[in-house]
Amino acid sequence: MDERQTFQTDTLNGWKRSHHCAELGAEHVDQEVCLMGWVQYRRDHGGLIFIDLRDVNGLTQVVFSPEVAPEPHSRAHVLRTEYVLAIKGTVRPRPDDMINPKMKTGAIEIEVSEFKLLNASKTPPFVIEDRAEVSENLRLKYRYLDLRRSQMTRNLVLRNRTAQAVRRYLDDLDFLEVETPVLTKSTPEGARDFLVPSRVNQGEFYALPQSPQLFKQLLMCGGLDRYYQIVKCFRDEDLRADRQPEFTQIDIEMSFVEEEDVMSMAEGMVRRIFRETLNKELAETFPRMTYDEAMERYGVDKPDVRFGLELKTVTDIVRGSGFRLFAKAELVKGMRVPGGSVLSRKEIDDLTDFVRIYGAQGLAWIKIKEDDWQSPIAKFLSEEERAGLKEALELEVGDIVFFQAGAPDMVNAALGNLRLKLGERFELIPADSFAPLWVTDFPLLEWDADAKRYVAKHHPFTAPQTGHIDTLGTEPGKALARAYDLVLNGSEIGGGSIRIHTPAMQQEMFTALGIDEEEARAKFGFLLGALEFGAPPHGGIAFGLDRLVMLLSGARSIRDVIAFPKTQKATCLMTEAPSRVASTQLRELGLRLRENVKEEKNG
RNA sequence: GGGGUCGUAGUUAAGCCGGUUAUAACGCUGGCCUGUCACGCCAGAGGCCGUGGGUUCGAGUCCCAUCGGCCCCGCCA
Repeated sequence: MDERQTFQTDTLNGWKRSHHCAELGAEHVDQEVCLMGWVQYRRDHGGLIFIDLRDVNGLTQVVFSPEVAPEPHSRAHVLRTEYVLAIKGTVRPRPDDMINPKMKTGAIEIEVSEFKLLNASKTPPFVIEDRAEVSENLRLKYRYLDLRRSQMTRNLVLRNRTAQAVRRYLDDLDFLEVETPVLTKSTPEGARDFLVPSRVNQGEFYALPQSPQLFKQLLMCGGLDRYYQIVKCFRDEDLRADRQPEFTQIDIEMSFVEEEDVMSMAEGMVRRIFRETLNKELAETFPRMTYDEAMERYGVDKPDVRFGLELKTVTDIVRGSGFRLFAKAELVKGMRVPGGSVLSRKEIDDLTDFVRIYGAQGLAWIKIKEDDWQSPIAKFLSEEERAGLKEALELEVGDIVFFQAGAPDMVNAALGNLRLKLGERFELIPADSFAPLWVTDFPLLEWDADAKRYVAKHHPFTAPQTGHIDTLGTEPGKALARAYDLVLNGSEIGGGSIRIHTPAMQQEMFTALGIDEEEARAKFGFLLGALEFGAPPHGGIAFGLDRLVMLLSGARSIRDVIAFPKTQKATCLMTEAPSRVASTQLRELGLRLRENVKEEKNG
């Protein structure tokens, strides 16, 4: 054990903090203050000792002087990084030539008259500084130290401000915050559930909610009119930089509304969040784009509209081309990159490797040069095709144009992601800009190739657009949903819909999904029952709080806006969860692990 | 389930084509220092090179496996 930890420490014993560290300034000069916090830096000159004291909101320099207070000064030599102090002293102005302009409190310092050592600290495994580059596994293992860094503290403060802005906004509009169950029923549509075994009902399981979707609809059936909840949701799927197995949703539902009502409410909420967190004003109404248009122009359903590089379909132009790959492809799209002919062969090779991730076989390209087109495929293109491409893609000298041909999903994924990559490469994305966008008119259903059936794109309670229920039987892929997503800078931050509120339409929907009445009753009987007793028309939306705060803070990872996040393998490095449990616990639940079953058989 | 990448003092990294005692910076410990502010100066300690196999006279370095962090594909209604 660290010898330093055996130091005598003090209790507060009546001392009260008078200020936070970073709030002191010239206006406090000559005041007696009491600060409490951690030793950020110590500069022990043998004579004077300077300590930068840190608390949740910043730093203040405190000075131990042998003349002013000999006893505290002699005790202060033992102070080290991250020791916890309470100090009493007087705010003094610093001499003009000793003002530190880099520090918020650089014009003053505290002349210490007495101090208490509240706790010692081992040498921390990494320096508590924003500029420290520490591996993430170490940060996560010692998360309580990582959170002391001001960047992490700022992120959590921003998260709180966001949540408070949401609460104020929705409260002003008479929304009611209602808690919904965390132990609930597994609904095997959609994401994989986290399951919780029931001790009282052995062999049966609760599921943790993927979202409170059904409960918020039932609250509308319960006549509560307007509901919201800032709520944890759980999905047992693989993680990403912007995905955690447990995440927080701003969940909202309203009765007697249509799309416009929900969307304008949501716009107001996002505007208020931006005003109260970043002091930024967003437009009164957000631009809108249909799903089809987003896929056509950007290749994705969550386009980043802060920059151009749009995609163009050129299938018809190259239909009879000598380039067979183009001629026979179901879809051919091109993306013009103005000035892109500066890309080197090496860079283009790297981009080719990049699009292979999305299933592309290769990457066709043409550099538009002064005299000719430079391209591996130019020789296959007729004069007519060249003219057609030049006109359609508005090609100019100095451009490069990339093509992708094949199945629409692949073409859009490859070019859509290439677009984002090139947007960064050519620095086309303006810093500090926020471009919200509604994406509307989503397909109601999508084909699930594995299950060989149509599944709900959103969820099976999303209402079809007027008239589109009729085509469900004949052309299921064509029906549109009354659904809308809110996209911000290429991230989906919210999504919602108007729900089905009559039993007849809900039944039609289940039929289209291949769910028979018996199955529907077993899985969603409680919702169907509620619809039968006069459910009001209703709809809502849910926002991903973590992603929203990520965008507001500029964090590169969702983990940086969550106090105690999981690693990519869904473990917590600090608590070492998940972990094995005692066999008695398993027995109480009526569970046996497969490995134990094997042992029992063998032994 | 798959692809990529990283793992070397407490930390962050360097370590060439396999070859003597594995470097550096910061941190840490001790000493000196009354105006520093990422203080400075002097001295010192600190290593199972993720782990396990293999190739070799010899492995931090090459090969295989495995564990862990990160990024991505699939997946995420």
